Amino acid sequence: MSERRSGQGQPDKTLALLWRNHRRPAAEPTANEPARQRGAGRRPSLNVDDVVQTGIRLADEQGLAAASMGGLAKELGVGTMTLYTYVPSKDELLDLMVDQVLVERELPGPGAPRPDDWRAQVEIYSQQTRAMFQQHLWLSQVSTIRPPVGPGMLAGREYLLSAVLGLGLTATETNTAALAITTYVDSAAHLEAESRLVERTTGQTNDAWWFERNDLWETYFDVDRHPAMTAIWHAKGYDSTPADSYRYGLDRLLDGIEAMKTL
Amino acid sequence: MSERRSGQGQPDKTLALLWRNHRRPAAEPTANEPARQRGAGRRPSLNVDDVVQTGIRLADEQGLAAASMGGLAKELGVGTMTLYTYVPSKDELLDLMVDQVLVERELPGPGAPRPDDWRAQVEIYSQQTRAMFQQHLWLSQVSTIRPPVGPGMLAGREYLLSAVLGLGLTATETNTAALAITTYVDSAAHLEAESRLVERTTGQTNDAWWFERNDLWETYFDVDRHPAMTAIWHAKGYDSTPADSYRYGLDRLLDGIEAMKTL
DNA sequence: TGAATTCTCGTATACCCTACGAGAATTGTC
DNA sequence: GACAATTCTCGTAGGGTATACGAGAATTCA
Repeated sequence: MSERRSGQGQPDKTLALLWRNHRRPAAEPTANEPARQRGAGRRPSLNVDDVVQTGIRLADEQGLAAASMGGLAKELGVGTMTLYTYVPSKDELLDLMVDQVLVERELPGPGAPRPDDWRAQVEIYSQQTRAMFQQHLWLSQVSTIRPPVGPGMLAGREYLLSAVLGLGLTATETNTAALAITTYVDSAAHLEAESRLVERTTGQTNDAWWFERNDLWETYFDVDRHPAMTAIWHAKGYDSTPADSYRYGLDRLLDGIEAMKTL
Repeated sequence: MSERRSGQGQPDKTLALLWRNHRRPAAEPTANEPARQRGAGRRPSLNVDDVVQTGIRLADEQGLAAASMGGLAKELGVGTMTLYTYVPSKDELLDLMVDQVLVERELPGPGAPRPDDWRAQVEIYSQQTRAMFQQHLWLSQVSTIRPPVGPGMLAGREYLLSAVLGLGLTATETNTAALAITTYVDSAAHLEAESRLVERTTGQTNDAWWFERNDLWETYFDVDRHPAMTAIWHAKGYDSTPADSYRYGLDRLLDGIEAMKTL
């Protein structure tokens, strides 16, 4: 791990890049596109979107490692250092890639039609988020502890907050509940993607991996030290899938939140 | 990220290493320690525990990157390649480091005294897990999608299962609920550690990071496209800490699980 | 004493990101 | 038409990573 996110130099520049395609009414020209059509200087052969989209495509198809600055440049037919004309660093490029796939996640915006039931609204968030991770498995390799504060991330926060607002809790509790839900959903989607990514890159299913470790039970597992596991095993409690567990946990979390409404 | 866990060559050998200090009654000698005292050949200058403990110490003190094979060898006063006598690869060493800190997490074993209340038992798991991540921030940089199947990991699973068993749900539901709880707790502990790690390595607090991005609100944020965020903001709903949110979410999840008991 | 065994570790390979600075392309001005 | 100003292009170099290979050193037993 290359100690990602060690601090982007100029936040203002990063913000301008993230919001390059979302100008507010009556705003100045953004950083994408030629911008100032006039002016001296060599014409650029690419634009920021080219670099970001190619990065996403390479990472989707061949893994995040393929989206190295060198690999990306080769794919685009330019020298490696040329990319630094469009993007300040690899870290910022990753931010742009992440926010782009967040933008493409289809969540109803304010005013757009949506289910009445707040749980059904949360369900949309859950499904879209998991689908996004499945389509871009490399998301599970990118830290978003300091997320790209771009249009995609804000749209996600906005949607989930608006869903939980329907419950009529206090403002603080609404925010807190929304954070708890994103923690659960995003983390589970993250784990699902990571799991599939490992299966793909190793060429070995999780079942096969566990089978290879059969010796664990025969040689090392001590029944006396693990009575609960043994009990669950004998009661055939180990046949549920990760998806079942995810569903169950999310439903129980929403149950618990909903129960606060009446108090 | 160096595409970790691309598959360890020999699962049997890995298991022997993980369980090197936990022999079952009447088992053969393990892989640690000189083992067969007699026999020809040069005497080893280290043992597996030396390597693992030094790896943990270095990662704790100077970050996971400092626990490279080269850095570790220098710390131990040997050549880099010498380490490969004790550990098959960097990946396996990471497995050993992870399981070691899992072993050191203090959870009551079977038969040991523990609270009567199942929620209090879960609380112990939560606190110990978070403390473990805080003490070994590098855990947040290591994928455990294919966990080290050693004594530490099994002890954790055993404890949480035993706590949930006290609720009297079906075997399948007990297992499912325990998985949901670990997903939530482990993920949140992971995120907490990652957050602190980023603060440490960048030398910048999260508050300072957000402050640097103040332009977001002034220049790019569009109130019309984010009515829910705006409403929460005006109602002063943004003053809760991540710890509050974690607490709230865990309590609601346990509420929801407990409510299944009576149905 | 010599064979067998085991541990030690230098070298070499193939990646990664990016600072630096020289060169190429384009426009506007005189 | 020449030249300055500007902007994009990109080769080189440096410091980092894990580990395959194989020669050499140390130790014990016959």
